Amino acid sequence: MLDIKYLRENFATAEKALSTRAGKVDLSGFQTLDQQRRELLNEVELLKAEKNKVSALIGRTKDKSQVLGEISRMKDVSAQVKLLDDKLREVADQLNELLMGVPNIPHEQCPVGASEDDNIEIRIWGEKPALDFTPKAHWDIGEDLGILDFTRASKLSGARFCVYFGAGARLERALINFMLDLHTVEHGYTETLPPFLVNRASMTGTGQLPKFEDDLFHTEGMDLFLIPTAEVPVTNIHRDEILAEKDLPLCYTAYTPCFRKEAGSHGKDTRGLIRQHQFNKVEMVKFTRPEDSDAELESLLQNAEKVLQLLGLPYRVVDLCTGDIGFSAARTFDIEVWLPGQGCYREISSCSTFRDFQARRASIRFRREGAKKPELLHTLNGSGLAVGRTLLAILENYQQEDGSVLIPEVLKPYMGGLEKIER
RNA sequence: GGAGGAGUGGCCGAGUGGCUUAAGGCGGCGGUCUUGAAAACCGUUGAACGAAAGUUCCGUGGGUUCAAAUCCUACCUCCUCCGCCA
Repeated sequence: MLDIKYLRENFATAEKALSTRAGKVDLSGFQTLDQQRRELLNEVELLKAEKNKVSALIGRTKDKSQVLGEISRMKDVSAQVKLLDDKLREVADQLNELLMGVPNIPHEQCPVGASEDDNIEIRIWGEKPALDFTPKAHWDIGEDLGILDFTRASKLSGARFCVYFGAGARLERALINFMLDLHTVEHGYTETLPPFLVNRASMTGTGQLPKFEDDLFHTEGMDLFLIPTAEVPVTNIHRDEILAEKDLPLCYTAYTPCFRKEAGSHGKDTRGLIRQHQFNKVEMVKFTRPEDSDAELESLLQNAEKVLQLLGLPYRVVDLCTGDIGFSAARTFDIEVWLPGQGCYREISSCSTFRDFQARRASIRFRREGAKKPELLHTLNGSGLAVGRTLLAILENYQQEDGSVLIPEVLKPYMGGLEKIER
């Protein structure tokens, strides 16, 4: 959510900044609603002050017969207060609904652009493997090795699911453990294991609701949602809290499965592990002081890149333009891994700063040393990494001509010393 | 699923209709004293909105009343017991 005061005082600037995003942002009605709300608030507060004062007087008067006139007058005032309160709530709800649907203002350094075509490639890492044979796509590699089974998964659940077998299943598990160990031991994150089902307030806090309910799996009878990313439960850990400055930055990592309806992507990436309804991800989440968030985004990105470097997977980093960043993000770097089987780079991590956008929605604050007033902190998160996509990247990058797949050095201890996966 | 009980400030805890402007304690902060510290004593110590006056917040939402932490109601959470169960 944007700061209502900022919006009030910098309406044109905000509107202009938001117009660089993809999709129309409708701010019409804000100024009217905001003014209505403030007028009603002022009016109703004056009445309440009157009511409180006279009621106290009535309370102090032993002989109520002396204040019968006041009592009946307060009856009217009370009715009036109720009426205005209802009206106020209606206006405030409308205003809130409008604000909840407004995306974050892009970071000043976020490149301006209309679509993903305007994203900026900022660095490339690693050598693409020189394969002297025609590389296979991971779904063929996986099925030929008997470690991935999309056919049986569709029997179990439908399209966009996968059953892993043997070394495939173990490789997924190995990746999760490797990533968690790296982030906790080397990068100083605290491991968390949050719920995979969350309530509406949590989904609203990080920005999935109210706008993107169609993308979420919802449970029947309980009003709970399956998490689309660990960002949701982990960020909401500190919802409605005031943290101490000395505890910042607070860095968490979490492994969770993620569940997405992929409502708008029919026909896209229908084969393989790229776009599944359920996938595993190791996520990193940070809570920082406002002045630290830019630097923390850099280190978050580096932490994610480190995973690919250690796995020896070539990648590039892309600075997303204003037309491509997500609803809650102010700035996002995507890491795209090279996939020889597809001959292209594909997103494997997304590292974003939300500044105070999520913190305001979720009311996550901190108090500076010696300060009286708490202030909003900044939240950031990034994949570290999407596990399924990492697995498929390994299959495609480490494939051999005979159909086997070598295990990256750092994973061998996690694979019981296994050197390669073969039929 | 059934039967009870409970939700009050950072924490503990009093308060069952009207100076509650939420007692008291702990913790925190400041001070006195001290070579320094401890102890003792004194003071101070929640959040949101507002330029201010002021308003709101005692799990959450409704309701009763001139007046609600307090009464009614629905819901949520936690605890105890029973049943079921990984």
